[in-house]
Amino acid sequence: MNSAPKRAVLDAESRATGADHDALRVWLRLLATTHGIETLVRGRLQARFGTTLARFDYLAQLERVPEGLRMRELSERLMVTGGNVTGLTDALEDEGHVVREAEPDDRRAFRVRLTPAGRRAFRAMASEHERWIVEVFDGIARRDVAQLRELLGRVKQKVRAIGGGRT
Amino acid sequence: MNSAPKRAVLDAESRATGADHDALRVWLRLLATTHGIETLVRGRLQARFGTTLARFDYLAQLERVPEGLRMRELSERLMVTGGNVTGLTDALEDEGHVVREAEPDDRRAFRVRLTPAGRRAFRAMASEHERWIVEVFDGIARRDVAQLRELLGRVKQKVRAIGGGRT
DNA sequence: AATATATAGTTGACAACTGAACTATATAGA
DNA sequence: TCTATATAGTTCAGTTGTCAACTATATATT
Repeated sequence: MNSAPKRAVLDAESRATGADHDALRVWLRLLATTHGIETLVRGRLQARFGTTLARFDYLAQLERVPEGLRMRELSERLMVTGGNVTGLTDALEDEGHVVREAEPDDRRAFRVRLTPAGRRAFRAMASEHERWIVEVFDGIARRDVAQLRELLGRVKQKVRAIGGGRT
Repeated sequence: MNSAPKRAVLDAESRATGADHDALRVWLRLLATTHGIETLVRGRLQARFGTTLARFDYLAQLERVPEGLRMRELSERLMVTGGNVTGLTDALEDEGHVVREAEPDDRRAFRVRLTPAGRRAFRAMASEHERWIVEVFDGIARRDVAQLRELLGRVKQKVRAIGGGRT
């Protein structure tokens, strides 16, 4: 009848039991946090601009580099495989947001560049996107944000050292 | 000739320019860090056990709950959509790791439960998995790990408050 | 030059996800 | 009871992503 304590919704992260190791707990929280932000951003990107997170990230990389980037570089920066970049590039090229240009010195390679339309589209999205992210870290003191960044930096370094087994 | 400074590899995160807002920078680092750990774990899970991260996470949720879970609950805990859970459940059921059992009180629902084989398989993976995660946070002081967890907790809360717009 | 090996990108098969539409069953109200 | 609405799962189409095999071009060795 009454009861229904509701909102006792437990997500993946908050369920770690006391027995779990500390490392496991941070990791789960790290995952949950990242996932939450990604979901938020993905939803808004779709709702406001009808686009996807992957494409937004792709354009964001290109926007910083007027000369364009090679597929390989995009793959590294976006932290995805080459095959994936091929697909995204095809899609964005169809949409008229980027172009593949021949690379004179290396006939195997392309230089991908933002079109004016692509740049316009990206800029429109970027400012809103930044506001969303700022909103997420809003209530948190600058010092704490810096601290968070520093701690994450250490973890990232470690991960790189461990599995960064090149290739 | 010589030069080849090498290793000047820049990833998505380290490329945030000074002009970028603090929030954007933490967010990029958060993303890069999570992505790095995921890649590490996914690779090892595949290499050592021929399984995937998604399936491992799924089993991990079930393992904590001997009575089993409803599809809906799995979907919430895994932070994925129902459609996805249907697919994963089909796959894991085929592999003999889980079973769908009828729910007496509600004929729309199932209770998914780990099979003995599923439990065995999971436990074998879990202990290794935990070692990998512990390794990642290894050089970091307990206090700092706790601090990281606390900071992430705040961010997570905020995200939930913002976009947690239910449903 | 001839051969070996590395690198840039593409392809294809497949896993993981989302979102929306759909089926079936529950539940609340008139 | 009849009807409206909510909830549990499934299905389907489409995007993102991986991995391994493959083509083409570069580069290094002998």
